[in-house]
Amino acid sequence: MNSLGRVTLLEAEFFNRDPRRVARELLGKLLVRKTPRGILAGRIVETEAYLGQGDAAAHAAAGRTARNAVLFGPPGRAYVYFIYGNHYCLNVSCLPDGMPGCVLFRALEPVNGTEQMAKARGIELARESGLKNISLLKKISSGPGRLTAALGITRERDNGKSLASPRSDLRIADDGYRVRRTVATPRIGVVKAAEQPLRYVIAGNPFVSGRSL
DNA sequence: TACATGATGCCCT
DNA sequence: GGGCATCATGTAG
Repeated sequence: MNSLGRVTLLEAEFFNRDPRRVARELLGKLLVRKTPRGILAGRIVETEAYLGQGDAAAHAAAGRTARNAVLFGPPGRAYVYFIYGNHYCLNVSCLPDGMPGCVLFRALEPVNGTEQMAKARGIELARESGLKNISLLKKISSGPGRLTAALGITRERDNGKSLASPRSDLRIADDGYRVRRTVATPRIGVVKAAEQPLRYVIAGNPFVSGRSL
């Protein structure tokens, strides 16, 4: 995986656990997308856990349907859905085959291919100062709909794809980055089961959606 | 076949 | 801070 230095790619077993644990441990890892034009990567700074039965806010709560079938399959698969007529959201399935549960990717800090991601979002980075303008960089991938647009993720292309396969163009990498402290808060945009603190962010990171914590 | 709704983001005040 | 675009999906009828 050139230009990212020495990294370890996560395998399916990493995702074969409770979504709450996976969500917290994904913080600080890299979401990596291979494209014909280069490698795009962002550091995961915000996630949310969605459980199975008993989690009224989860897509899996009402049981298996054609849309959410990936959630009931093996761990480490991309679950991509379309929302509000405009946006895609990316999740990764957790737990063994047959047990639903997933983690929603909510925000990335651009790490590699920043210009290409900005372009995919319709954002112009000034030639000199663009890569230092935090408020502008934050618009690239801080939000679940934003990061999928930045990485070119769609349901048609990516739903059901393994994030843990050597052939996949969408992977999670560990580059050794150490997260100092994480914070758990209620999930965003959900009305049911909103009281549980299942949203995880890297404390103090400016690239989380909303204000930094 | 119809309809309500949503794990959002953007633009306007 | 609030309104709204825009459509796939699930459920009711």
